[in-house]
Amino acid sequence: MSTTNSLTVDELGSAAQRDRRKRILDATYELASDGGFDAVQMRAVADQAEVALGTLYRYFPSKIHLLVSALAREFDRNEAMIKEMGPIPGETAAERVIYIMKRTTRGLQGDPKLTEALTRAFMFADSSVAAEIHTVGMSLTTMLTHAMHSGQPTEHTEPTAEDIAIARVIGDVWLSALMAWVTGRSTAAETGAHLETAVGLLLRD
Amino acid sequence: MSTTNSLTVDELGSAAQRDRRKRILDATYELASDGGFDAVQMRAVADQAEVALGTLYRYFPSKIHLLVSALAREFDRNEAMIKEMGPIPGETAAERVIYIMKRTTRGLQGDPKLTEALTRAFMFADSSVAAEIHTVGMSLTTMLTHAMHSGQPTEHTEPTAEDIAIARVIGDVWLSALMAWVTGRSTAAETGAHLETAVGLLLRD
DNA sequence: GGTCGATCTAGAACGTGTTCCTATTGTGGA
DNA sequence: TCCACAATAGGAACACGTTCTAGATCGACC
Repeated sequence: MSTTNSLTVDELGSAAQRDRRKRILDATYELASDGGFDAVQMRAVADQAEVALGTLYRYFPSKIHLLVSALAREFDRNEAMIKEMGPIPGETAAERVIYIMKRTTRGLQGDPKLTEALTRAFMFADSSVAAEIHTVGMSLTTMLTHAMHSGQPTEHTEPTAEDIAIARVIGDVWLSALMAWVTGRSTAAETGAHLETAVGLLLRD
Repeated sequence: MSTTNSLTVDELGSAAQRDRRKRILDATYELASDGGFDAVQMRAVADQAEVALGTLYRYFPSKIHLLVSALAREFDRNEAMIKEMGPIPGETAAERVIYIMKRTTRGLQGDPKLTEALTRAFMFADSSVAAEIHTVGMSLTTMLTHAMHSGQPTEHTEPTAEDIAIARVIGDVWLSALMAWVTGRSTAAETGAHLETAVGLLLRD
């Protein structure tokens, strides 16, 4: 397709190529998890993935693309895990949304360096990363609207426009809160509290 | 004070130093306005401000500090302008807040490159820039709570905890929206609409 | 006016993201 | 099997943020 985007799994013909892609993302993940954004150095990623630097750039046109793609993969996995989990606990939409957000946040906060790297990349991305960003955004919105309706009679209807608007606002707040946490401007507890307040303000049924 | 922060105006003894600081911020502003984040190159800033590179780094310990300081100066000016303006038009708090946000947003969108540079820097900042970031955050929160109460009987009382929580959420949404716009992931119209929706959801009196 | 420490200038040097080039390897079609 | 050609390896080269060094200049105090 486009030459400016990261190569997705489906665009890769051979098994060897899919394996290279996986090795690259694994290396990214590990380096990020170890030392955060700064430790994800393109030469180091290439080395660890046993791939030449040029090849790395063929698969992911920039460090940002690389990290955002890694983030997208994590979100996919998270989404799959939640789907497996069955109905989400909580009486009200607010409770269910908070449950999901806290769960996801806790997961991220358990690996601060990784989170720092991924969030940083996400925030720094420009329009050339739009495709990858869109993947992540959809993932998040889906997760939230799903939580709003989980276990309800409305479970299998399309989310309303208002649902989506609310999900987007929550996503915004979450990102800002994550950002503040990642950059050491607020604590994990503050992040959780702020998020909870925001959800409370938005979902008062 | 601390050696890791930008030098503030008050910390600068001589008029020559205050003038250097001003020249640096002016150069930053102009380069950013012209070519955005990438065009604000430290060597270029130093050149244009007629200051040595080392001096530039003495005044602002990094490109991010520099840009966030420039942003803080813009916010100060914006705040002063709004203070001069008298009561803010609008019947409800939501209307007044939207008025202020749109005004500010329009101002920023009138200079896209500058906005891109400043927003980028803000998003990429880490804890070493906490002081500068805090200045900006306070500025924004003050502006919003002021708008909520402007022209009301409550005008001169302290904002409530809920006011501040709401202001923070709006700030978050605004930042995310700005970010999306800056990075070409959404249009100016979408930004405005999204912001309006969020304020509507948060301030339904 | 003279001295001393802080500040400033000029520019070299270094690290890391990114680009580019050449030789080598793998692969699908004749 | 062999050939054309795309993909990869290996590594040099470049750009820009940042650091460092050596000398010039400024300003406060004797």
